[in-house]
Amino acid sequence: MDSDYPLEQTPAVRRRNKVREAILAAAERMFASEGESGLSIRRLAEEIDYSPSAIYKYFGSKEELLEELKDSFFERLLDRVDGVSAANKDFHDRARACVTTYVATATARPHHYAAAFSSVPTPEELAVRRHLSWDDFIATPKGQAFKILVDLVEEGQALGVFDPALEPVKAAKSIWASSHGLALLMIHMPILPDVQPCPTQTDGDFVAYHADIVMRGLAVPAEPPHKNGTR
Amino acid sequence: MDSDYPLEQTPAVRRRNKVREAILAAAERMFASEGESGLSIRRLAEEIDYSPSAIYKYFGSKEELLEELKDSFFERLLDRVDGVSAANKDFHDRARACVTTYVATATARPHHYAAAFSSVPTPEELAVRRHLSWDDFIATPKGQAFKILVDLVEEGQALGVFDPALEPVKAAKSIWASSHGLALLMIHMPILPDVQPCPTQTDGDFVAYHADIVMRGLAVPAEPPHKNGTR
DNA sequence: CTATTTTAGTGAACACTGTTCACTTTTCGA
DNA sequence: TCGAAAAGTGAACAGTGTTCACTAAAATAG
Repeated sequence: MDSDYPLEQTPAVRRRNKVREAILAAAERMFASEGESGLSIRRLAEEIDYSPSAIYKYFGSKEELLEELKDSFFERLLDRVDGVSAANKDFHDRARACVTTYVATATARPHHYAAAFSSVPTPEELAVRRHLSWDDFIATPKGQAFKILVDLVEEGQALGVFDPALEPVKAAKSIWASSHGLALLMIHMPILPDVQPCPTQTDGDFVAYHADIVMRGLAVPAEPPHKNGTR
Repeated sequence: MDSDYPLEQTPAVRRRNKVREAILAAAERMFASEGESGLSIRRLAEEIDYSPSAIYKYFGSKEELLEELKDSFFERLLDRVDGVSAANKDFHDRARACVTTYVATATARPHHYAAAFSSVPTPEELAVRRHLSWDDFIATPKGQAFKILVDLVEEGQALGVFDPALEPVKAAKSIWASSHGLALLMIHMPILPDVQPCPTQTDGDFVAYHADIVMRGLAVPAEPPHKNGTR
C-alpha cells in the first residue's frame, strides 16, 4: 500500500500527469483560437506527437476533455469575481466591479465562455438536475459564483441601497442574467457596441454603464409618498 | 423574357420550391429536436428520399441551410415582439410584455435561439462588420428588433417614467442584454430557476420579475433633492 | 415534332471526424 | 529476472460535409 513517495508522487504518475497536462495545454491553445469545431482529437494528437488513440488513455472522450477545459475556465472566472468581491472598496464600486470583471473575463476567452453555456440539456438531464438541492448547487463552481451575487444583494440590502423587499436569490439571478447576456451579446454580436451613433463610448465603458443600470434596478423604489399600485 | 405565367410561377419553379420547402421542413424538425449536431445532411436526405448530393442543388452548404432556419426563427421572434409592442396597453405592461414575449419565444425553441447566437466571429468578420452603418443595421431583422427597444425607451422617456438622461441606444442595448441573458440562462442552465428555495415562484413569473427589475433600472433616479455624487 | 440545351438528381469518391480494439512495446513491482 | 500492468500504436469502423463526372428528365428552340 505505502510507497517510497509519501508526499511526492511516484515518477510514473508524474510523467503521466505531464503528458496529461501537455494534452490539455495543446487542447487549450487550439480551443481558444478556433473553438470547439477547430479542436479535433487527431490534430491534437499530431500536435503533441502522439497517436489519436493515445488521447483516450487520458480522457474518456472528446467531450470529457472539453468539460475539463470549460471547468477550469469557470474556476478562473469564479476566482476573478471572488477577488474583486473581496476587495474592500465602496459598495457601489465593488458591485459594479463584479459585473465588469465577470464580463471582461468572459469576453477575454469567448470560445470558453460560449462553450461553457452551450449544451442544451435533454429532458432526461433536466429531470436529473431538477432534484439537485440548494446545498449541492452552491458546492459547484457555478453555485459559488452565484452565492457571491446573493451575498452581494444581501449586503446591499443591509446597507440600505437595495430594495429590502427583493428576494436575494431572485435578485442575484437577475444580475447574473443581465451580466451573462451582455457578455454573450458582446461575444456573438460585436456589431452592436460599434454601430451605435455615439462613437465616444467604448465597449469597456458600456459594460460599466450596463452594470450601473442593473444595480439601479435593485435600488430602493423611487417615490415613497406616492400610491404604488403595481406589486 | 416574358412567359405565360405573368404573376404565377412556372410549374417548374413551383415544383422546385416544393422540394426546397420539404428540405427546410425536415431540417426544421430535426434541428428543433436534436440541435445543430443532430442535423446531418445525409440523414436529412434520407428523410425526404433524396440523395445527399441533391441537397446541394438547393443549398450551397449546411451552414447556408442553417442560416435560413435561424433567420426565419429570428423573424418570428421579431414579429412576436412587434405584436405586443403594438398592442395599446399600459406602458409598463407593454414594456414588460416585450421582455417576457422575447424570452418566451426564445425558450420555446431553445436550439434555434441558441444557434442564432452561436457563431463567434473571426477577426476578419469583425473587421467587415465594423463598417456597417446604423441604417444598414436597422434594415436587418436584428436591427428592427433593436429599433423596437430604442423606440420603447424613447417613449418611456417622453412619458416621464424613464430617466431622460439615458441615451436610448445604450439603454436599449442594456435591455436586450438583460433579456438575452435570461433567455440563454433558462435554456442552458434550467437548474437555477428550480434550485431556489422559494418554490412558489415558477419560471414564467420570474421572467416578469426580471423584466420589472430591468425596467426599474431605467426609471428616473430616486432622490432629486439629495446631492448625487456619482454620475 | 424533333433536336438541343438546361436542369434535377445520383453514386462514387475524397478528406475529414470520434472512437474502438487487438496488438506491441515499455515500464514497474515483487 | 520474470510476469503483470500500463503506455502507446495502427488499422479499422461508422459517421460527417462536400465535390464531381455522370445519367435521366424536362424545358426550350427551330
